[in-house]
Amino acid sequence: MTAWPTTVAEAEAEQDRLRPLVDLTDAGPPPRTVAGLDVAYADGDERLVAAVVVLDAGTLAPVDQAITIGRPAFPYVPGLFAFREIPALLDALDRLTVRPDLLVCDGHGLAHPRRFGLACHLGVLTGLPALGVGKTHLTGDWTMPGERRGDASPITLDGVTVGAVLRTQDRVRPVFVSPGHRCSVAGATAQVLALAPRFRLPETTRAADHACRAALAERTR
DNA sequence: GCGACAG
DNA sequence: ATCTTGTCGC
Repeated sequence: MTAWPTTVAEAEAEQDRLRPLVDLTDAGPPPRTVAGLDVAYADGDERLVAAVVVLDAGTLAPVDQAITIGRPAFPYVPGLFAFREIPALLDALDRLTVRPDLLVCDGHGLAHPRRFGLACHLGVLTGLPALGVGKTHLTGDWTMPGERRGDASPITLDGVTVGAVLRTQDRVRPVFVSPGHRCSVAGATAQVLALAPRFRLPETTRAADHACRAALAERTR
């Protein structure tokens, strides 16, 4: 890989370069293990903790976990968010003792201004199936889905469906799901629903979030 | 020109 | 993302 981008122009060019490598076909067999990834910040923009937690796809029980401490690799710019956290996330992934079958990322995938959000980027760089779950909207047209768990409506860009607004629990705010790599919109949506049997956010992101905060608290004493 | 804008 | 109390509800 070339040097990590320093400017907005370089970062956007890198997204355009990697975008053609995205595969929107569902990976064959259902994932046996699923990884949740998240990052927590300390001291503003000084330090961060990245965590990856791997769960058994069937029982949702944790099977592996890894964290790393680092620094943001890029300023926060909407649309270029991935450049900020990817180096730390890749480092954490390298510390796992197992290869997860699916990466569940915090943020968007295809539902991105250049159709190459964090989930696509991480998926292409690792070669692993990946999807994105955003807590808020980034881009694209959408309408509020029904109020029941499982209700969903499409997110479109230029008339093309790039993701889904999914209600994971009755009467709770929906999440924004989009494919990252080696999965379809429908596949990603089904996966997220299965990973969120009880709360709004998938168990993977909840577990990763907890791991980040725990490591942050541990290191702040 | 005026908003919108993942974490 | 993070800064932050109490409060309502399962």
